[in-house]
Amino acid sequence: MTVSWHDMEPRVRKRAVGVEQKEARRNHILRAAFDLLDRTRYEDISMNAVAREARLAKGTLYLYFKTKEEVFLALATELIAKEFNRIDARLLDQPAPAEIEDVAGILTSMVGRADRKTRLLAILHGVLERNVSFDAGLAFKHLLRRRLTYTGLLLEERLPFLKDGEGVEVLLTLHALGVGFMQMVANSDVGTRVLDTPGMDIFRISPETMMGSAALRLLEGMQAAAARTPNRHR
Amino acid sequence: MTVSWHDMEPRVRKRAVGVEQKEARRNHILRAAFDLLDRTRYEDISMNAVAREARLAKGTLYLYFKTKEEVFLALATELIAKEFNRIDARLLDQPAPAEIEDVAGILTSMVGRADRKTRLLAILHGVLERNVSFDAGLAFKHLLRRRLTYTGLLLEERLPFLKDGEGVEVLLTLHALGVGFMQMVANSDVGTRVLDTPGMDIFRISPETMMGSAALRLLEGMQAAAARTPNRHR
Amino acid sequence: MTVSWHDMEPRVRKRAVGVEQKEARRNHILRAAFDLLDRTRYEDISMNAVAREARLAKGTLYLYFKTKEEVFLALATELIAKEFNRIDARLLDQPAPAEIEDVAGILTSMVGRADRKTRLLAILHGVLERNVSFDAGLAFKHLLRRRLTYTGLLLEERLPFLKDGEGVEVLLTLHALGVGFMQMVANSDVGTRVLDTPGMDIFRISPETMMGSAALRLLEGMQAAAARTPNRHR
Amino acid sequence: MTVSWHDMEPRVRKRAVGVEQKEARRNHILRAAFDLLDRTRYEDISMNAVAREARLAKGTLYLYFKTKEEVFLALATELIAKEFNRIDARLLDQPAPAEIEDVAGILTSMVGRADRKTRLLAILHGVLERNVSFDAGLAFKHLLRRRLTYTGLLLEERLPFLKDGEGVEVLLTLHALGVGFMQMVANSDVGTRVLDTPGMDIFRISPETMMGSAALRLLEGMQAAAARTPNRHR
DNA sequence: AATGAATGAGGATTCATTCAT
DNA sequence: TATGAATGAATCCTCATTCAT
Repeated sequence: MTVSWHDMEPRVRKRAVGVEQKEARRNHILRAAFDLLDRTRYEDISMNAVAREARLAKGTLYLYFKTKEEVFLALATELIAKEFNRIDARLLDQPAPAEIEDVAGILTSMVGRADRKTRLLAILHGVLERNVSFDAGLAFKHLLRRRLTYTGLLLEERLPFLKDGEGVEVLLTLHALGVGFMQMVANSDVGTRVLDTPGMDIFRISPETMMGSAALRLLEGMQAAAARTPNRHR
Repeated sequence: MTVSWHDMEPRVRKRAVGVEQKEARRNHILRAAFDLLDRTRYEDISMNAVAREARLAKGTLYLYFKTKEEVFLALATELIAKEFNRIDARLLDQPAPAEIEDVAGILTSMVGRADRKTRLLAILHGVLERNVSFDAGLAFKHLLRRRLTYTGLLLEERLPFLKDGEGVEVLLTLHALGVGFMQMVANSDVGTRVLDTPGMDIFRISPETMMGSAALRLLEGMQAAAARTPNRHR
Repeated sequence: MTVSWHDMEPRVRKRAVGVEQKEARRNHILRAAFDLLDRTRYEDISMNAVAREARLAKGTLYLYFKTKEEVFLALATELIAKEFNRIDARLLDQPAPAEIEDVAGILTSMVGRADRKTRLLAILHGVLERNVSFDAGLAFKHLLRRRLTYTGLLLEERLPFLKDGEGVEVLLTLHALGVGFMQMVANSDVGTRVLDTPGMDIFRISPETMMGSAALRLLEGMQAAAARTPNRHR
Repeated sequence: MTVSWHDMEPRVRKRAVGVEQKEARRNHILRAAFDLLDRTRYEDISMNAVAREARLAKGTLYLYFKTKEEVFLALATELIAKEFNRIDARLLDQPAPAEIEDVAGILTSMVGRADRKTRLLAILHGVLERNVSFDAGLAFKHLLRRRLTYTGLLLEERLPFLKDGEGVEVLLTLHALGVGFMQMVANSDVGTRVLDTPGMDIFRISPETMMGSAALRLLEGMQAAAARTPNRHR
């Protein structure tokens, strides 16, 4: 019988006293959930597994989160905030007007990676919306709206050919694109074996590449459309 | 104990005898699963529920499908085939350089609807790939590849600015887009109530509209790109 | 809807905390399984029934045992260990050489009882060997081998006419005999009623009596055989 | 996809008219069950499997047997009758005081084989006694009693040292022995792998050999006992 | 007599959540 | 605060038996 390094790890047993330590423990749990998402699909992640990963007792999780879904909603909240911070910073670095390719590159980096982050976003809508309190759901959507609106405006500043509201539209569209590509990536045993079959290359898509080119084309298309019917409000 | 109207309904007791009637019953089951998809999210659909919806006994389902997953794989297969038929027919109706708007409209109709059909496609990759036999998975992907390739070529004929392989790429991209938008549509109680909150209009997206405009812009972008670097093979 | 006395009983709600109490609870479960074996045949014992008998929730059983089979494997392990302890002690009490009748009596008490213990042994081989991990199966057989070998040697010391290895052979043979007799004992309603029919006395065997006489005759036979061809190694 | 020879076989579709043909079909079913017993353990044999093996519809089985258990009870009845016929014939061939070794050999051949026949006998008592009508159970036990009594007397004639009733006792004991040894033979995957582990040779018993020697020793023991306290009734 | 589609009770097992310690 | 034992509803699936054809 082998002993994995997990068994060697000391339990987190210290009590979290004070706001600061409790915040740290909360983040510790989120980090554990995040790491699991790397290796496991959402439906296969049990609270037991999260607890084990976090080296905490199952019950402890429920001291920090009301339900399993709220764990992942909180995780999504954090990730999205960070992501927007990153994108906003990079957009602010750009001149106005900016090169369309540069903006496309920045946006693509947002959801263009086939990683756990995108995996989480992919399941957010739909899966997360159950067993989540109205307040938690509302708070999340509010955050999302605020950030989307702000970044959308930033976008419209850097790409003047965008009409009012098209900044947000671009963001939503690229988000949808990222989520959609994620779903198409094989995760299962059978799926992988099928993709290894000759002729199936068509499905061995690189989400990054396709996202990148699609984002660029989309922006170019909007630019071309704008050239034909310019925004009257500007 | 309350008695729902379900308990009042007479069971389907007629026996499916002969290939034809068995085919019909099989379709009846698929239809039930399809209808449930309208009101329920995939993970929440139990075989029990499908049976109830179909007014059949649980065991009967297993006479027609080996596992729960194969039910939905079969459903997806049917829907996809029909969808491609529809699109192919409409594309064939188009002249050989066709109007970009017309093509965009046709393609949008494919995955642009926020209905159960798209919902199913959205979960196909990932969820369906487990508990499905290798053969069933392979057969499904083969069908998909065949249809994608063919329709992709059709597309390249109608839109000559598309380079080799870009037809399929467009289809995959729009599929991803449709799937992504679907995920963003609220399904749950909480989700709906949140969206009814003031200020949340931003999320009350109409997938159809957004898909339509995104598809058009995407194609226009590709056209513009092609104008700059024409396909050498043509 | 009727309410059985079961529903009246208070659930076991106390928590088993600490190694000692958990060991106790584990034994409590085994005891419940053991008791059920008295009234029910193995295949008819569901985990549900074990849980009810133990006044525990179904899920609790799975905290202590991975599968249904491991419950009964554990039970068998315990019983066999105890049984061998008892026999070994009594054999050690005997002089060497011992009276053949005394040894037969000791051995008969091992598997000669038509009780649940023997019933369990009767199903061990075959039924238990599925859904049991390789390690668990191996561990069990190792235990059995160790005890058999030791007790076999003890036997050869007490009965010097036994040749090398015949001690174990005697044990295996008597085990088989006990198991076989168990099978012949009626358990069911119909079986019992049939045996109550006139003329069926022949089948109203007393396993204890038959085992006792068979064991004695077997040993006597071996003694007689040894008298003809003595063990060269001694 | 490969096609096994089974698929090639023509279905048995002819209607069985008349007593004779119905008897033949009944035997056909029993034969199928018997063959399955060779490859599968009793609990894993479904009526579906029997029907498939017999190339009949499931429902047809129920025209000939009321329950699954009655199928195997009937099978046991046939096999036991044949077995007794064989033994009786061989015993009648023996001179009136016969050699003890010869008789032991004859009896051992009865249940000493690790084949499906013994496998069936091993499960008879206990498994078969449920879901069997009182009449069927009674009929079976009557048959058994009649044959046992007769063969027991035959035995007492050939081995004059046997006291009244000991013939039947010997038969029952050897039956128990055979059944018990059968149980000890590994059937499962895990069981087989465990037995292939070093040191487990002890369990790799050959039922035939052990039965043979045990039967002989038993009879010798009875002879020795008889020499000490002769049967007063003879 | 034969068929095989339909039934539905019943099985083992999982897991989010609760709560006594 | 933290723990993890206990819960029990829910899941997918099997299979002996029935019965319309």
